[in-house]
Amino acid sequence: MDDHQPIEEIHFIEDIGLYFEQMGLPRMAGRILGALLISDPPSQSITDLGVRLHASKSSISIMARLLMERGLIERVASPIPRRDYYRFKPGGWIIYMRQWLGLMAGLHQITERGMLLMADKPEPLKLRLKEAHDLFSNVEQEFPAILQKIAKQ
Amino acid sequence: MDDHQPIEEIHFIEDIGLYFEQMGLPRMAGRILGALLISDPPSQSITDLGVRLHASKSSISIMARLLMERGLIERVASPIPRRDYYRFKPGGWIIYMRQWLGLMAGLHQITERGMLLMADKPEPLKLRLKEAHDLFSNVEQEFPAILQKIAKQ
DNA sequence: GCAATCGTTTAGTATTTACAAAACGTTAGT
DNA sequence: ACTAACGTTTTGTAAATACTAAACGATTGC
Repeated sequence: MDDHQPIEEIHFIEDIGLYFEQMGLPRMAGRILGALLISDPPSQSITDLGVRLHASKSSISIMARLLMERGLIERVASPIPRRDYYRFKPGGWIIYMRQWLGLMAGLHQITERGMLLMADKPEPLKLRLKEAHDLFSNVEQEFPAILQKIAKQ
Repeated sequence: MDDHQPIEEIHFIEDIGLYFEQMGLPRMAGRILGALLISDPPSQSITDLGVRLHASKSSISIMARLLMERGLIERVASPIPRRDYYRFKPGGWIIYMRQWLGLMAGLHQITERGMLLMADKPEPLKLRLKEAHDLFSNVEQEFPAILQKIAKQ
């Protein structure tokens, strides 16, 4: 049962897991990402990750798919046949942030509908929605460029 | 049991609830926020909200506290004594986004620790962490000003 | 002083969720 | 063809979570 992993690496992996939980994502997904950030061959198979994280293949498989959907990892052509290798995806964090901001920007639509509902009401009552609406319009317009810039910096 | 709420308002409220779920937050919290975005007196008591949302006072109470922690709503001096009134907080969305980006920026620290772990490894292996580290440094430095600007626009 | 009305807190429940174990299909090596 | 090694999918389970109902403390009006 001894797999002589440095304690610091275990902590690093677990901390990213905890971070993921705070962001509303499964801890195991965070652990996988953590492992893929410091793994010595950057590409690791499902089985590799299962061993390293003491987790079942099934949960690794499912969480790896989730990470792919979020754009944080990717499959790579496997050196050994019949094995799927995953690695951290360059630019992954940017993709993830873009998705989140896209969600935010989606509120733009909803607040627009809200403003229609309030059309007949006196002006002060409309203020709340107008504030939200204008903000998300700005987010929608400005952030793509900002992320672009941040990514290249 | 007839409380004659326009169907569009019910939809609006529920849609924000669904949005909250996508963002990893309880649906009821989203419903409360939705209600406070279109309520005719902008300020509503726990009981008011419970009636309007057909929800128990306890969950309203708990979720209202959560929304306050996120900076999205606030308590206001109650016109009627012994009643807590809540309303949408001006600038609330900005505060919420700031919190989220703060969480992101926190990864700056973790990746720094990760880089220490990888100190002895060959350069290509360090690339992943360096990318993340640099990105979050940028986020940490740039975003406060950007949010400031977006808010005032 | 007593009943009524708040909001909070606690206790309880039902749903969801994260995970593991097992079954499965596929491919490669023998 | 048979076995072994993958990853995926399905099924089962334990834990977390969102919610309700009930108990509670505080305050007001009668």
